[in-house]
Amino acid sequence: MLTYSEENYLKTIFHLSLGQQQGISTNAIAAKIETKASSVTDMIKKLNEKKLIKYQKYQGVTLTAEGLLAAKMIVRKHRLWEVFLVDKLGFSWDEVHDVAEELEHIKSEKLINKLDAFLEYPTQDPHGDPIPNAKGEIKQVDKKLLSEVETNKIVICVGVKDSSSEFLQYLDKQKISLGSKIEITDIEPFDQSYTVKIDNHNITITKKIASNLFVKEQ
Amino acid sequence: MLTYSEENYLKTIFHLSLGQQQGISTNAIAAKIETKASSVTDMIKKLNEKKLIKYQKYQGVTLTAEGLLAAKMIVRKHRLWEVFLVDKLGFSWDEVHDVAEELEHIKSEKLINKLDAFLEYPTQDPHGDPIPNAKGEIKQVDKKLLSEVETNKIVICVGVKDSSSEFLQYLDKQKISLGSKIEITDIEPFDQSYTVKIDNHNITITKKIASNLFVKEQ
DNA sequence: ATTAAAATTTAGGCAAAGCTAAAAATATAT
DNA sequence: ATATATTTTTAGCTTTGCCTAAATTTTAAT
Ligand SMILES: [Mn+2]
Ligand SMILES: [Mn+2]
Ligand SMILES: [Mn+2]
Ligand SMILES: [Mn+2]
Repeated sequence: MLTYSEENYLKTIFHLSLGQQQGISTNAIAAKIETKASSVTDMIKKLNEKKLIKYQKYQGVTLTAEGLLAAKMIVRKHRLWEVFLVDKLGFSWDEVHDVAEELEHIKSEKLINKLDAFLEYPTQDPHGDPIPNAKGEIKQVDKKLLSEVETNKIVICVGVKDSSSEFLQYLDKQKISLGSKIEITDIEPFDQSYTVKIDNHNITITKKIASNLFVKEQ
Repeated sequence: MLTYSEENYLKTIFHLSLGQQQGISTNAIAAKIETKASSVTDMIKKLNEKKLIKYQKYQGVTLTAEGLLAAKMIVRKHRLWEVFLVDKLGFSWDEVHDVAEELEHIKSEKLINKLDAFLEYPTQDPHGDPIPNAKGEIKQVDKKLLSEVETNKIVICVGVKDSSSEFLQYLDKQKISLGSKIEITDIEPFDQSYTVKIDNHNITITKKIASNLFVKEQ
């Protein structure tokens, strides 16, 4: 049985491992989890002992098959709870993360599978992130950043890279949501600002915004 | 902010205090929480320090107003989650307690109030226990034990005193549920066994069963 | 009123998970 | 290649919540 803290470490290593070849560094984990490197070393030893990660002193860590599955199950729970909070309880997408951080640690496979059914097996969470199924399989949809899309091409917003409430609230204010139709009409060479058409209104956004919106081509 | 453990102690003291004048003893708490008396003494000191309970060495403890409200909020969460599990996720009434023991510690007032609304403000949990409202008010319905009812009086089952899964599964087997119409047709003097009519079938139950069913007179 | 039993508290310790400060290993720059 | 900087680990300490064993207080029995 994993502790609350062990689960958070596994989840963090999982997130840091996405699109990453090498092992994850002690400092990277410490930064993400907002703790000290020495605390990370302690926990790393414990997870290694439990064969959830592979660890060689000074070489960083990688998840074992068992650790990977455990991490995916936590992510699955986190994202399913986020869907529940938004779809059933009427939370907005910028309010759900912190509560889901707690709910993801509730230990009941039956609960999470019944919740999954109740929500009708969603494949994405409110931020467009994929929800692993009960076996841990993740259906990857191909998406790219808006900043990588050429001008005058109509794309659909399907996710956010940064899901901080600050960014999400900015998107609300600009009436950008998952499903919005987006077209870059112009990029200003001087400051790299983007003029974009969102559904039916035109606005200007910075490159930073464009680099945090996932879109798919139709 | 209360810890998981502090919350469990407050809840336990609350349950033990129902229909009780004196302070709650260290041993009573230890038994309920399945821990050692010395551990209880430790925690009691901490809760006393935080002014959640009143404590005099060797004299037992009582909840302060603040402690009482905190305890009621935990009970509220526990019971609302039980309703959710049964009504929305399709759990049976004997499966929900352990999961609710975890869910009751999720810290979000917004969550619990939205859940309350989603469930349409239930006043009883799946075991017939009252659910405190957001202010901590508990609507007491008057009920008595089946063992205290006279023969040939038709009553309605409204709750269970013992809500262990063993007892609940026994009730399922006997087709006794909340809302069942019950009439004691006879009590055997020799072994105090009860012949009862449940809705439309007649069965025999022991006095122990009759002493664990709450009923209301119509 | 003593004495025995039961309940409660104290003393001392342990494991988990964190911390700071110092030592050791690795990476980088000259 | 060597010196410096950065990263990582180790050592030792803290808090929380639990434990056992011993001491103390209260209660019950003679
Ligand atoms: Mn989240
Ligand atoms: Mn999310
Ligand atoms: Mn319960
Ligand atoms: Mn209940």
